[in-house]
Amino acid sequence: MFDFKILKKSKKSKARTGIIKTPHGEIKTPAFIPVATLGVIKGGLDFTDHEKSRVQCQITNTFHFLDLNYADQVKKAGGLHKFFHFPGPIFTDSGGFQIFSLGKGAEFGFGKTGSIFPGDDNDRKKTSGNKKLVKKITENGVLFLSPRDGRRIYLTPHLSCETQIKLGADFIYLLDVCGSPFDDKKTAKTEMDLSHQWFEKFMEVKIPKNQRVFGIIQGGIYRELREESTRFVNDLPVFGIAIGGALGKKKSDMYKIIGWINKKIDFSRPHHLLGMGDLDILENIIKLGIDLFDCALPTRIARHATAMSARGYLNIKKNIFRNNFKSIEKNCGCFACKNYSLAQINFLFKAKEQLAGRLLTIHNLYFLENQLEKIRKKIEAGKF
RNA sequence: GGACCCAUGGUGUAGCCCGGUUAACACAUCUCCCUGUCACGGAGAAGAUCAGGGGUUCAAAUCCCCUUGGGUCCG
Repeated sequence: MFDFKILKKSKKSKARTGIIKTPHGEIKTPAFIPVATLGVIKGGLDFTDHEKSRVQCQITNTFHFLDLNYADQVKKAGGLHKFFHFPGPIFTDSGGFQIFSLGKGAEFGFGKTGSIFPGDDNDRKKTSGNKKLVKKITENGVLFLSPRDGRRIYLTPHLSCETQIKLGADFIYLLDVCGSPFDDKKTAKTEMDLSHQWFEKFMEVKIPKNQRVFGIIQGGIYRELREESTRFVNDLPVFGIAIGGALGKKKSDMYKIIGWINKKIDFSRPHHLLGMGDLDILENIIKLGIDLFDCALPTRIARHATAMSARGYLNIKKNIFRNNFKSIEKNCGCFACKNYSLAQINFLFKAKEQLAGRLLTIHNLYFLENQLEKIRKKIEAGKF
């Protein structure tokens, strides 16, 4: 039912093309996994839009289903695929990222790569508005306060696993402790050790035959820790291996960290770079052997009026597009580009119509998949 | 013919009665940001000789007079 077949390996880099087979169809890799936190890709897309945006697969979040308390209903309905009319392969993240995003991320107001936030560590001030929603982390689990209603949510490795089984994704993820790029080595080691303990507890649960597990390498920005975690995850009986946690303060740090991992990681399994998906890193991460990557950015910036294009990012709300009756991207075959001009989408954003964000979401996903298809073809042709 | 009201960045307004720090706010504009989604959001910049002129005063968007433009009401 499940298989990862490598079709072509580059001689110039660690890039490869492959096919991941699942009970819900295949994924051509390298592939982008659109984020569908609550089961649907944000921006008002429905299942008829998946074809429009060439979506191959999607990733949903365990924490938010616990927060909403809807995992049982999804199970009764027959799982995420049926509940949300998504026929393709589905991934579910474990909830480990929320330890960062609702914890240190929310508290200090930065992302998992610090690069986006200029200045040194001392510049980091606690943001007043954001409350830390992660109360306690122990070897048994993590105590959250719900961002929705403030109630306590205690997430354990077993609960994460059991919830992911209820949701019924094809690929489920070990519960890890996602750290911050500003953790010192001691903190990063504690987080890594906790993650490893949690992994073992997670694996105690019997996983159904129609699901497979991805392990997650932790260790933050420290080479020694990354190497140790890579060895640990290599030894787990998991289908694929994800690279998680903090990835440095600059994109170059991230490439360096993946480089360390690559010296130890098992290359026969698919590699998933968690949470990164900017246009300018695509080629670099693929050359580092990344087969899967997911990111909130392409769909989020779409809702914030930014379109991905061969010219880079375009803010469609700007007045320069007011009288531009061409499509976003010249030869783009996406639903938005085939039916709407920049001027029309510009108007829809000005008018605050939700259709605007929907159109750009479809475009950005289509554009990304198109870029990936080009790269896959280059790898096949030995030109990458 | 008579009485009254209004005029403040691109737009809409606050401030005026009871003069006193860099004239405030919203939207629009521009820039930057968003990376295993608590987020269709966040940060910042630019932009006004307060209709024009005169007067009172140490000091006027603010008080007084005139002019111009717009509006309302009574004949």
